[in-house]
Amino acid sequence: MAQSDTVDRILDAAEELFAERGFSETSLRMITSKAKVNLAAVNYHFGSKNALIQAVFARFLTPFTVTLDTAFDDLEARCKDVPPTLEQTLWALTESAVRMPQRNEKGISIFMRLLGLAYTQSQGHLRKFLEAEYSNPFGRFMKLLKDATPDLSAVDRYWRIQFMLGATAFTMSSSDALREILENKLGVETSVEEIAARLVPFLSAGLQAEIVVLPPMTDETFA
Amino acid sequence: MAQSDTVDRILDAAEELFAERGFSETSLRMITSKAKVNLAAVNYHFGSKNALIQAVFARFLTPFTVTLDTAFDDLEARCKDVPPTLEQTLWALTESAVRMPQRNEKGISIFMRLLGLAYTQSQGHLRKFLEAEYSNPFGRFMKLLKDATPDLSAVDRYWRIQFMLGATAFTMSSSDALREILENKLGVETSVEEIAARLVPFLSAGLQAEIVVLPPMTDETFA
DNA sequence: CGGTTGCTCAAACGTATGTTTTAAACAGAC
DNA sequence: GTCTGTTTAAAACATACGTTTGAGCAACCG
Repeated sequence: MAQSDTVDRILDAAEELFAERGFSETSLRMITSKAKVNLAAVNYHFGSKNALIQAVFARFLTPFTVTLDTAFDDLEARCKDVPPTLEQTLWALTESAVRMPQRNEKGISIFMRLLGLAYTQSQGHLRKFLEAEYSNPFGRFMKLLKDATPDLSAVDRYWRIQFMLGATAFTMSSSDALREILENKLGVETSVEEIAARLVPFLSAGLQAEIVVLPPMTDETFA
Repeated sequence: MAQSDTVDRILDAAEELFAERGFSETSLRMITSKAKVNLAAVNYHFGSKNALIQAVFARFLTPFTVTLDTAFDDLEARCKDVPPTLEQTLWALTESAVRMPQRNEKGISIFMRLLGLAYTQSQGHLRKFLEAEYSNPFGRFMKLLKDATPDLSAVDRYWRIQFMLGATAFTMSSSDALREILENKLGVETSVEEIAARLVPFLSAGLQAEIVVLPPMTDETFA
């Protein structure tokens, strides 16, 4: 190995193992043995395990946010005055994720799973890192969502966005396993693109559901 | 302390710590020192850490499934011939969760968080345990969902149920953090009951969204 | 050529973990 | 009173972890 493809091999192995098992459950020794590099290489190149986790995220998140930013530019250019619709915004996001150059066939699945983990596993350092580095494109997405759902209150919108993120991250993070189950059970093959195509209408309908009047949790609620 | 409230003190402490930090991130020493019992007591009473995790789940899941089963009985009794609607089914589930007798004020939050963790943190032993012990009530819920959405194809329903589970598990597994963010940002306090009340209409609308005609993923899709 | 630099390697370090063991106390039941 | 099941205490166990060290190696530069 001429020069350090060691760094990339570590990142590849770490990415895959983190996605499979989570952060705490993945040891540096697993990573380095999968990457076929020396154990000390991680601390030499990245400084610490936490820094490696952040590097894994930076490697796919930075190009993604660039793609996403131009997708939003295109979208806003097409919709001169009126704000983009909810469906258009969601499709722009989905397209950017699906069309990302992938390192391997599992690319999009790993991508989503890691995003889910970042939310779920409460790694303080990761949350701070992501907030510091990527708050801008995320904020732009939120702004578009806000303009596309003017009838929602801020609180309603906040929660529905969480529901949306949850459905997406969860489904995509285990989409390989889910696809397999479906194939065995119903004999149907499904691509990630098709899952996305089913997901967008679901999310769109959920986001635009009729607003409930709180508090609804009385005995009559269940009658 | 006359006889073994040691077991309950261990379960209480473990439940709370697991919900706060996850399974791998919680050590037996944290649990025993919080419970103010001896370290060896865990292995004496439960045999292993994994067995303790399963015991924590069994303690709240068993009464919950009993409650849920009677809730489904009531529901089907009220709807003599016609199958219960989607909203009714979802509310029956939500009601059973919210109305569960709680050990303390954090009860329902911990309950949800643990369920989310069970899905998210891929603890092999836990998944097997839950499948072996609680597959029946889950199957009944699926049957009700199927009867409530007769217009959906099996494939569409399959994916939309995944989306639904994802939104729920994901939101609930980090609901404390999400609640905090919302409180800091908008100065609004939200109870778990209110989250559930917002979630049900979202899921219901998503499940009943118009069915898309595949394949929609052409360049024109994004135009 | 000598010296510096970037990198790899095996080995060790210190710490934390789950688990086990020993002993001694304590309770209630027969 | 004795026995049985609990509980505590303290210590040790073996293992795994993230991190550090120092020697070695190759390439590059003056």
